[in-house]
Amino acid sequence: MVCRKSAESVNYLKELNPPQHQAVTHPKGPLMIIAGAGSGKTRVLTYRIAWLIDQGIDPFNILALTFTNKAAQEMRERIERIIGPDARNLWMGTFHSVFAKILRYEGKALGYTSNFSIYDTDDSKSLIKTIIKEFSLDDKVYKPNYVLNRISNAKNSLVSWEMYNENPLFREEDAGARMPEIGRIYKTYAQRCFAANAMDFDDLLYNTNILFRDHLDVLNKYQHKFKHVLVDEFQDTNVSQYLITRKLAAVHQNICVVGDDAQSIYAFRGANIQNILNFKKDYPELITVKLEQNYRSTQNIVNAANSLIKKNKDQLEKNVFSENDEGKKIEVLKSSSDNEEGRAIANMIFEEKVRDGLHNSDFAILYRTNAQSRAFEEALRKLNIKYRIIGGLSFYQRKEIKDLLAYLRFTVNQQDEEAFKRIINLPKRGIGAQTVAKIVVLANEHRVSIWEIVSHIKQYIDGRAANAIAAFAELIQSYMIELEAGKDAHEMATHIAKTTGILRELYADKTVEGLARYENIQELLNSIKQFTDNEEVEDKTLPAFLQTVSLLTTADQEDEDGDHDRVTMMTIHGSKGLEFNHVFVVGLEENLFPSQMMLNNRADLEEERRLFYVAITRAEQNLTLSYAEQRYNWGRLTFCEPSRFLLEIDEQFLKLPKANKPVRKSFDDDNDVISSFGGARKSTFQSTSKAAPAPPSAKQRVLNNLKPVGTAKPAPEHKPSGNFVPSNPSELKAGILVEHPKFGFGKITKMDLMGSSHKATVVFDSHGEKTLLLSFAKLRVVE
DNA sequence: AATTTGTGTATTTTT
DNA sequence: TACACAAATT
Repeated sequence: MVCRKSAESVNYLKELNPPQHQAVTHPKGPLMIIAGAGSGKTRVLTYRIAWLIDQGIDPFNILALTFTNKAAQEMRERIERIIGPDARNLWMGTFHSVFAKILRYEGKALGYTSNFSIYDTDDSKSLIKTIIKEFSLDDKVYKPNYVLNRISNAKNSLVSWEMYNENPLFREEDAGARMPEIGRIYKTYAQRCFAANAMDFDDLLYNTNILFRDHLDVLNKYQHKFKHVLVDEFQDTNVSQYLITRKLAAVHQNICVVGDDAQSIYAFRGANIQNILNFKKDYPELITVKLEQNYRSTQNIVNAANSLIKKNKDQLEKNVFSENDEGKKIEVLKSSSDNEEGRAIANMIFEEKVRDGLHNSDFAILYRTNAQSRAFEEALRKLNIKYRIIGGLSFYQRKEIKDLLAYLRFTVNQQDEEAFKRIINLPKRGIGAQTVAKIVVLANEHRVSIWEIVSHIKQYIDGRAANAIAAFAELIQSYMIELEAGKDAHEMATHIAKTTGILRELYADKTVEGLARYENIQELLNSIKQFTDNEEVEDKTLPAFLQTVSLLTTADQEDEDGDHDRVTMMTIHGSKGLEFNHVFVVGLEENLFPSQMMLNNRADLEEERRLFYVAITRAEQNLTLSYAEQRYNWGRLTFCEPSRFLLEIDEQFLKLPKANKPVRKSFDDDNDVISSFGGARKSTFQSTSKAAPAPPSAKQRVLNNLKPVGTAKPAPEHKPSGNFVPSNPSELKAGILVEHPKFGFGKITKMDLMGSSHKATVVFDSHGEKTLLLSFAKLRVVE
C-alpha cells in the first residue's frame, strides 16, 4: 500500500480545531465523536478517512456507514479530492446498501440466490394483506400497517418468527390488542418472503446478523477485511445495525462512531438512543471527543436551539456554542390560515431575493408531514419561484414505474411473488383473479413454485387463460435468455419496456395523465442509461441496477433537470445533515408539530423536540418559525393553537409576530376563512388547550397580536403565466364557455358548492366531463 | 373480465 | 378531502 506524503495532510489538518484534530488523528481503538449540530462532523469524518489512508490503510479495508447514499457519495468525492482515485475502493454507503451487497455475495449460505429481490414497504404490505385474507381474518381488526410494524420491530430486535411464537409475552400483547394471530402471520410472511427469494428492508439487516452468527467463516472474512469501521449518524442506528458493527469491529476494535444524541429522530423505526449511552459499556477503552463549536449558524440561532433542547431530560452533557456573528432574531410568523402561510412565506422569499441578493437555493421550507407541501407549492408557483420537493411519494413509487420495475424484477427473479402479481395481467391479457388463484392453489398442491406452474402451464390447465399464460411465460423466458446473454441493465429495460406493451399502451393514452406516465417511463429509462454509462459503476447488469434502485433514499433524489437553484421543501426528517441560509419551519401548531400521535409519553415528546432542534439548526443566518390559526385537516377546517415548542424557546431570541405583512387576498381563497369569527375562536382555544403550560407572556403576545389580512396591497405583483388565472366563481355559471390550460375548451354544465369551495362540472371537447375544484383549477372564460 | 360506482376510512416521520 | 377497496354493472 502506498504511503502518501504528508504535504497535503499537514494542510488539511491545519484547518481543524483541537477536538476535531484529535478525532481525525485518533490512531486506533474505539472512538466516539459527539458532534453538535454544525460542528463540522462531515469534515471530521472525511478527513479521518483520508488520514487513515495516509497512514497506509488500504481504502479497501475501510467500511464507512452513512445515513443516505448521497452523503456517502459526497463524502467519497471529498476524500477523492484529498487522496485521489483510490477513494473509490472505500466501502461506503448506507447500512442497507452495504449489507445488501454483502448478502448478494454471501446469501447462498442462507439459501438465497444472488438475485434476491428487495421488497419495499408497499410489497411487504401487500403480502401481509394477502396473508390476512388467506387466513380469513378481518383486515379491519388486523390492520396491515400495524401487523407490519409489529413484525418489523421484532426483526429489528432480532426476534425470529420462531422466537416470537414461543414467547408468551408477545402472545399476550397480541391477544391484548385483539390480534392473537400475528405470530402466525409473521411465520407465513417470513416463509413467503423466503420462498419468493426476497428480503424486505429489515431482512437485509436481520439476515446479515444471522449470516454473521451462523457462518463464522464469513464473519471472520469481513472482520479481518474491515480494519476500520466508521458509523455516521450513530444516534439513528437500531439494535440490529449496532450488533452488526460490533461484530465487524470485534477483531480490530477500530470502531469510530459519530453522532449527536440531540439529533436522534428515528426512534419510530427502531433507532435506539441507548446505543450512544451504552456504547461506553461495550467499549471500556473508549475515547470520547466532543465537538461543540458550531460553525454553521449565528449565535442567536445556536442559543435559541440550546434553550429549547435543554428541556429534554435524556441527553448527554454538551455545550454547543457559536463564535459567528450574533445575527438576527428569529422571526415568528403568524398567519390566519394554511394558505395564507404559504403566500406569506412565498412573498418573503420573493422580497428577500431582491433585497439581499439571495438565490432560491438559499431557502428551505421544512415541515412535519409531507402533506403540508401543498400550500407552499401553490404560492411559490404563483410567484414563479422554482422549487423542488424532496420526499413525498417518490418517483419510484409511481404506478407505471413500479410496473416496469416489477417486470425487471421478475425477469431477474421468477420467485418474486409480488412482482408476479403486479405484471401477470399487465397489459390486460385476460388473466383474472380466478386464474391467479388457481395457479397459487396448483403451486401449493404440487409443492412447486409459481413459476414452475406458469412456465409449464399446459401441463396443468387448458383453455384460453392457459394460452395467455403460456404467452406470458414465453415472454419472460425470452427476457431471461437475453439477460443470460449478458445484456446490460439499459438494454434489458428498453427491450422489456418496448416488448411488454407497457410503453405502447401509455403512448396510445393521450390524456394528460397518460402523457405524464409515458414521460415517467422515459425518465426511468434515462436514469438506467445513466447508471450503465457511469464509469464508476462496475456491475452494469440488471440485478445490480435493481439493487441500487430499491435502496435509494429520499434524500438521494436528483434534480430532474440540471437546475439547482430551487427553493427546497421537505420534511424535517429529510433535512438532516443539510444547511440553508434561510430556513422556514412551518406549521408550528399543537397536534401537528408536535404530532398528535407523539403526545402519549415523555420519550415521544422529547423526540419531537429533538426534531424541532434539528429543524432550527439547519439555518445559517435567518430562521422563520411559522404557524397558522386555522388549517384544513382532512377536509375539515380546524382551529390551531401555537406549538408548545414556540413557547419553549427563550423569548430573548425571538421576534414575535410583527404586524405580519398583509398579503394579497386573491379571489381563489374561498376556502380560507379570514373574517373574524368572534367567540368561536376563543372557546376553541380554551377547549383545546389541555396540555399547554400556563401562558407565559410570550404566548400572550403571540395570541393577542391578531391582525386583519387582505386589505393592503400585496408585495410583488405577479402575473401567472399565460392568460389563465385561478377562476373567480362569481363570474362562472352553467352554460359558460371556458378554456383550461391542460384540457382545452369546454362548457360548464353545473356549479356546486362543496363546503365552502366551489366546484364546476365542465364538459371538455377533447377530455369529456371533469369536475374541477375552483380554488385550484385555472379557467379562462371564453368571450 | 373490465369498468364504473359507491362506500369507508385514515390521516407521521423512512430505510 | 382523497384515496383504496368492494360491490355492482356492462
